[in-house]
Amino acid sequence: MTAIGLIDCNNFYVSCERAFDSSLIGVPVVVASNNDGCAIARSNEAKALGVRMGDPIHLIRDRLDRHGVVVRSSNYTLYGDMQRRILSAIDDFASEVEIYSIDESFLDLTPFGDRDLVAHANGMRTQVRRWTTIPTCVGIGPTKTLAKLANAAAKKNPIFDGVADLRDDAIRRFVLDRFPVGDVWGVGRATASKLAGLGIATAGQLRDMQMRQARGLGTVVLERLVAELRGVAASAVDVVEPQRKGMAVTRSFGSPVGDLETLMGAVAQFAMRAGEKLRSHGLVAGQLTVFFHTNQHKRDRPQHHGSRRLTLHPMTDDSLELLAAARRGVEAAWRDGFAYTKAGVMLDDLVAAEQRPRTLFEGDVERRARLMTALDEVNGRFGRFTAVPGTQGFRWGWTARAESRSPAWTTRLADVPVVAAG
DNA sequence: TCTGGGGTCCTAGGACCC
DNA sequence: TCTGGGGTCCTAGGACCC
Repeated sequence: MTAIGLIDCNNFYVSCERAFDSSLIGVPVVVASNNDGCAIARSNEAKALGVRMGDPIHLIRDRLDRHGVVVRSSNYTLYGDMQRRILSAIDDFASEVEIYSIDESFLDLTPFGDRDLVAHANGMRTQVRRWTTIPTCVGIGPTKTLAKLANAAAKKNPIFDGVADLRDDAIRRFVLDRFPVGDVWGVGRATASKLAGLGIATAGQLRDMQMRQARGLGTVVLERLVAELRGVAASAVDVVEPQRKGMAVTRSFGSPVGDLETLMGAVAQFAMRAGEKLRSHGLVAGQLTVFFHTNQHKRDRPQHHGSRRLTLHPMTDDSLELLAAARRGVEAAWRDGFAYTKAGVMLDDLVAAEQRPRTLFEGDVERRARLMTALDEVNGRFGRFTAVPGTQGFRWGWTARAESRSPAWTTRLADVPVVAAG
């Protein structure tokens, strides 16, 4: 019998912050998104105070202050490095690992299926905790959807003590009949409200829905979901990283930008970063989209959404080409007299660099590739944007807010914690 | 006057995820 | 003053082809 596990870190970003700062343990903690905009991770204490996922920090500021909630800016370098450590701790406990997100992985546990999988999962949790201090929960089921659901149950219901195994029919029925349909993986707000119209409120009721009706209501996606709830796999644990289709570098500004020069500086930086990302994945792009827009939350203000899509021919991973295209796009879409609050550069039509179609008049590709390699090396060693092209500009006229970012505890030598000797 | 029956490709937009 | 930054998949509809 197929056994799929899902290991998920509890309050991952908060747990990472706590790993290196014990003053955060036992107190309510919130980690804010880029720009310190929204709450994207909350400790259990913060959840108990009613802080919800995605709450705008500025709207709940009073409540946070009143209860002494500590707010940390997000520190993705730290979280990425912690993920790497967690994955190595998991390694011995699964035959296949599919990294689903920064804090979750699907595991193929089928080869261990004749053992007590709950004990096996607990062994894994102990190893992760010992190596990284990060607490986790594990869900087990015959399909990914059920493993996800088991994980949520393990988190929510103390009866499971951190590990829920839904391979047993009776336990599965018990859990599904009490599980809100809106919390099922793949059921969002829109689908949940349509289901409510049919009187479907629990995962158990969704499982029992007619397949045809499911398809009519929510396309093949919902139909597959119903199958998975019945224990019929629609998706397997997949180790190979899928070929990426697009990538984006976008940011909100700390304060609105109204002049072309400042916006250009920001977009130039995004284009350079996008080039770095492309090269680090060994890809080239065939299309670049640049956009910038005003604050869409302020309906009473003048609104403008500027965007241009440019074809990159030949396909490229050259930051200077991306930069030039992005600048052309901004110039074409620019309109004076607006307060822009967000901009970005997106790349599409991604292809592995070695499969890049060659064109007749490419210029000195080799030389430019060496330049890009040198650029990546300098910036990798001395910090991002140490070396930049003159056209990117030397001063940034924009900043993002990050008022309380933790140090790069594990990835920057100067920030490594020191244990005082005698 | 009559106004088929297939295809493909592309884009925009919706819905969902973490 | 102040509302993240990434991604994926699916469908409908238009343009175009024979």
